[in-house]
Amino acid sequence: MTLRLFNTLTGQVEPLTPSEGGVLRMYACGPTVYDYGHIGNFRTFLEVDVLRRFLRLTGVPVRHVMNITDVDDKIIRNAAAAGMAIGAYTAKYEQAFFEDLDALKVERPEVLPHATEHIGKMVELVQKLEAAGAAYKTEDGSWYFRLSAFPSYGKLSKKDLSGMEDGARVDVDEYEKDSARDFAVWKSAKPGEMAWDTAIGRGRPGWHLECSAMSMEYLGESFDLHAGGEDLMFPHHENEIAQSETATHKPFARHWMHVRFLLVEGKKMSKSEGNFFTLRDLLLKGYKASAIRLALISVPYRHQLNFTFDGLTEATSAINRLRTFHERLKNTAWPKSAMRGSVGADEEISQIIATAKSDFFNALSNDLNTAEARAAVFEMVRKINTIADSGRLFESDARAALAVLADFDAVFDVIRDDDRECTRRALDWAQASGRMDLIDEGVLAAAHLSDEAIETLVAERTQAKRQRNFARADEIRNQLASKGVVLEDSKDGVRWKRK
RNA sequence: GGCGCGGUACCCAAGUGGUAAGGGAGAGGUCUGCAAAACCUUUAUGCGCCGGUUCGAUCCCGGCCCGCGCCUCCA
Repeated sequence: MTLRLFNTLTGQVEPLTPSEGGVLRMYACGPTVYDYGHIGNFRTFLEVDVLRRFLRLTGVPVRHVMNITDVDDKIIRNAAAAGMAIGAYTAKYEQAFFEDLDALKVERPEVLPHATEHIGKMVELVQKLEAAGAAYKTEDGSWYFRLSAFPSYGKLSKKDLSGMEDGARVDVDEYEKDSARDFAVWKSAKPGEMAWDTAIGRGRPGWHLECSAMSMEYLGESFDLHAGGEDLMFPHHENEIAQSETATHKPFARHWMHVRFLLVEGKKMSKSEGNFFTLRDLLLKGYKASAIRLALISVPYRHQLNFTFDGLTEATSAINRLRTFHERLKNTAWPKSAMRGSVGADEEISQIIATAKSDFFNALSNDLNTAEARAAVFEMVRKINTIADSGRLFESDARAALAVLADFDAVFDVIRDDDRECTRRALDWAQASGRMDLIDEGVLAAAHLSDEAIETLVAERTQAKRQRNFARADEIRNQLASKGVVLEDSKDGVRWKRK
């Protein structure tokens, strides 16, 4: 089963396979750690996570590199405003970033290089460019890439810059550049700014240069896939290509994946619109980490996703359905298959499960169609539930269905329930950092209700029911419901779960 | 203005040249002390609008309307 993925470079859906050594080498642009990540950031990381998980599921090992940009203009500005040293400032937000990735169950890339630890490689790259006549130094000590040195500039974003090479719009601060379109590869430092003393002068790397240097350092001069948010296509990725290919005379990344932006409640997310959310904001409002994960990956990565609170509620319900089904299959004592009498039912059930499995794999193979993959599994859930209700499900069927569910979860990862723990951590963070204002009251109340306290009330209710004291039983049920605990009476006793 | 994406039921959202997946919500039912869960039934003669190609178009082509993205470091 080979993944076919849209390649921005060619504009076509193409097979994505390792070019050598059997390991797929991929690079994804990581965060600039200057603030808490917002859900738009996480959509991109989540989609890349879906990609790497599916590759692994289909037997393709992955070497995934993601940079951490820990020096840039925003970092310098924000750290100064916060009165913190750059290193301490970025460490704080890098840690927060990884906490958020953990909550969303985004797998850790194999390599996580920091920009500040690869200055030497970046300087080397500038020197190579200079030797090739493609980089020049300006009076203030900054270095620029000469766009005219790379004729195929624009091949990724399909931009033809020939007509606008030296347009009227010249940035006053950058009057020294040979051409308005030339971009910085090395920035001279203003007094007091973070800087390195290097062979090309004192300064700090340009953002584009970081990604070129670190991707090639860990993946080689040519590698299989480069991914990022759609906004990075131009100019960031275009610049990476120009620098890298000029320096090496080899093709940079073969395949390019771009994740579309999301909208929030129908509008582009922005602080001024009031629709700007970090992961922590949502967790503290009572939305589950798993629901956020599912909502963000259910729409295929090349489509604009409209992120809404209704969508989050929908995802929560969908996950409950999956988890309930999973519990049912796992915990019911299904009759042994040897006892199966008729052969006809057997065939039908195998067919349902086999179809679900192949539909699931086909959907993801087809440019990561997560919506269709999800549908394949839900169809199986409904049909198997029906068969189970009619008493025709046997142990071997349950096992086979669970195996499909396991494949699904190897990519989607929403069945195992760590939601309470994630919310707990968000609450701890809010308390520690004085952001109590973000916490929803219901979330706090639910967090304070221990499993033991619930068990005690459930036991009392069972006792009341046995004595046919339904008034008391209902009172307890309502009390728990108000704190987000749902009870289900079944033949095998009472089940409870947190909503 | 240049380049690109999209408009599918109440909401979200797949999809195909031959007549509409899936999820959520709603309604009715089975089950239950009542609920919940699960299941069943039900909700687009219809896929932005107008033409064209075709035996046949939601899917192909053209035009129009609407929404969105990128076009100076925002994922």
